Amino acid sequence: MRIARVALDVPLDQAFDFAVPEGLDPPRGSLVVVPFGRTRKVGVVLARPARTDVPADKLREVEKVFGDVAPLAEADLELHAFCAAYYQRPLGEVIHASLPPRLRQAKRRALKPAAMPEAAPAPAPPPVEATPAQAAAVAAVREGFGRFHPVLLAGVTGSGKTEVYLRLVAEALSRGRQALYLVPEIGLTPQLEERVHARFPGEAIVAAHSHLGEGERAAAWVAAQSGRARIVLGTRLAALMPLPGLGLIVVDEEHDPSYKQQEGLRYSARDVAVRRAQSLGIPVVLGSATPSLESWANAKQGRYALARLPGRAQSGARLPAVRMVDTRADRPLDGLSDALRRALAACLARGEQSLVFVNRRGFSPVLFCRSCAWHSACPRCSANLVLHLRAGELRCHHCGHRERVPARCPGCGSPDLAPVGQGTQRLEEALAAALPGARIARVDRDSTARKGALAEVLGRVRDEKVDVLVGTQMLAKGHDYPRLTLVGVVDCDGALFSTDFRAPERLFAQLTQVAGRAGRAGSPGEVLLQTDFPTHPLYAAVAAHDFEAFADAALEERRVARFPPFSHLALLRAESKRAGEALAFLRTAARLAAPLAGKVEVFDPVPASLERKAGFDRAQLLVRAASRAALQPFLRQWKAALDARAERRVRWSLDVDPQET
DNA sequence: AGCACGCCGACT
DNA sequence: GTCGGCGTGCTC
Repeated sequence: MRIARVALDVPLDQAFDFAVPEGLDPPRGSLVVVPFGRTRKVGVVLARPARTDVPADKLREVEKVFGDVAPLAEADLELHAFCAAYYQRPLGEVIHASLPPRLRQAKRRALKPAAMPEAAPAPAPPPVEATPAQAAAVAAVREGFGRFHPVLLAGVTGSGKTEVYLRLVAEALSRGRQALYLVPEIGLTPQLEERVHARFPGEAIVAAHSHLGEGERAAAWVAAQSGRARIVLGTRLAALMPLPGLGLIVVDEEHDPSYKQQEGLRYSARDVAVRRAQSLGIPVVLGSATPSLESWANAKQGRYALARLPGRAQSGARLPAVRMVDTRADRPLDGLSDALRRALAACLARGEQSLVFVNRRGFSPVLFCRSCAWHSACPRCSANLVLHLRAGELRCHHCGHRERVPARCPGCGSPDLAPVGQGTQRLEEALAAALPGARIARVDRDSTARKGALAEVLGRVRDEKVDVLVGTQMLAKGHDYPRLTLVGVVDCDGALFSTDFRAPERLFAQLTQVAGRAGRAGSPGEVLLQTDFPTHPLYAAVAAHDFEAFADAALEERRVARFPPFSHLALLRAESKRAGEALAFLRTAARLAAPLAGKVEVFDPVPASLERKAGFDRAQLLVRAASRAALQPFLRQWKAALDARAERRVRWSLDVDPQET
């Protein structure tokens, strides 16, 4: 009997056996179509066992073997198996997640055979001489080619990390290997893509991210798998792409939370990249101005090599002067303190650009009734609806619920409704009033919903058609604004006293990133942080551009509290449509955990920070262990025990190494 | 997860 | 009388 054991994307921890008809002979790794239930599914052949325990009347036949895709390589299957075991997900789901959407479809057109690339000319010479620090960083990685060699590249904003990466990519290519270059978000890649193309003319470079069309995405995957693509530039999903000749991995902005997938297979692309480098025996470079405390601790303990870029690459370019505006004394009006208004006006008068950064969406304007204290709450979430004046709507930022702005209070009928809180729209209006004649551009989720809108605004900034840029998170990341000299941060304090132990780390990273936008091209930059706590040590460290002081203090706190990287966490998340059911499930889960726990600590179940979302009641249960070696076997047994309960009303999932607790 | 089957409430 | 709610069982 000819059998194929096939991994399928079903939430079951098992493979399924199929008979292999005459004329087909798919080896391990092959993509096949099999009948499953009343549908057909794409699966991957894991083995060709000699016999099967499946009774003959249940055994069905492999329908098709895809001839236009080569079988997955052993190294890639090994990576998938690792991810499945580590993140406690079925292997079939991991393999499925690693495939581009088009290749997951049972019924699809054959892929177009790709043209072979022409011989690439030599890389363009680097446009500038490397600084001594850059040269040293390159050398520190280069000596590790040919073995597992993790390097943390800690370089302040503007220190020229990209130049280091590009020189290392050139080194990998010269050794005939592929290079994988990961970036956190797709907003960052157009600029970078141009730069990489300019540096490696004629070289086969593919981008891999979720904004590509299905055809492009499949083509990129095949180019990577066949080895034709020499450089793969992508977001976290690229960490799972097949790369037969991989010789170097770069993880830029390695601290960035978007490397962690927040649903389904909750993997960390950064951690997967390191593990992949380890099993392939190649160097991996983790770069950031504000490394994650995990990576920082690894570097300090000598598990990672540490390379520093302590100063800005352009001679004369200094880090910006950061100062705090004490908002207890200088009360902001419409979000703007007197000091920030004056600095903005002065910047405008000098003909320079400024950026006003709103740190949190949480401070968006909520509609309040001044007569009865009614406020706009989402009917499906434990969150407030946010006023979107231009659309005349109240919207929920968590579930997408929308409704018209009421003319009168739904509670008491009073017409005295007023927005409370600082949104980017209100801030934009306040800026327009404070800076007559200034050209203001707003960047947030609303204004950039349209495809290409962000790039268009950034282009206008670049062409100096904008004086003041106002917006949220997406402005903080790696864009270069050569004429920008002033950055104002409107509300820093929100994250300072959060219940999430990672909040200070994220705040420090965000403020450092946004401060780094100021004064890049030689003109000195200035950063104003509006805060009620001007003497807080976190702000002092931001002002001193002293990541290491911040990190060492934060690590000490983590050590005392036994939080990562001094322990390892997993979170059991549960949600249900019925109130209280998620918590009840977690209490049962905690009981099931008790006999398995051993040295694993099981916390009390608690409601999630957003307790109700899209009509689901949510709760979570944290577990902690001193080591991965202690946590992993516990998680495996715990998950098996939970699976055996066949819970249907409660949706639950394990989040290993959770980002948000 | 899908997708069946199956057994109880309000509608053409 | 049946359309459809979601409880539960299975998928090689």
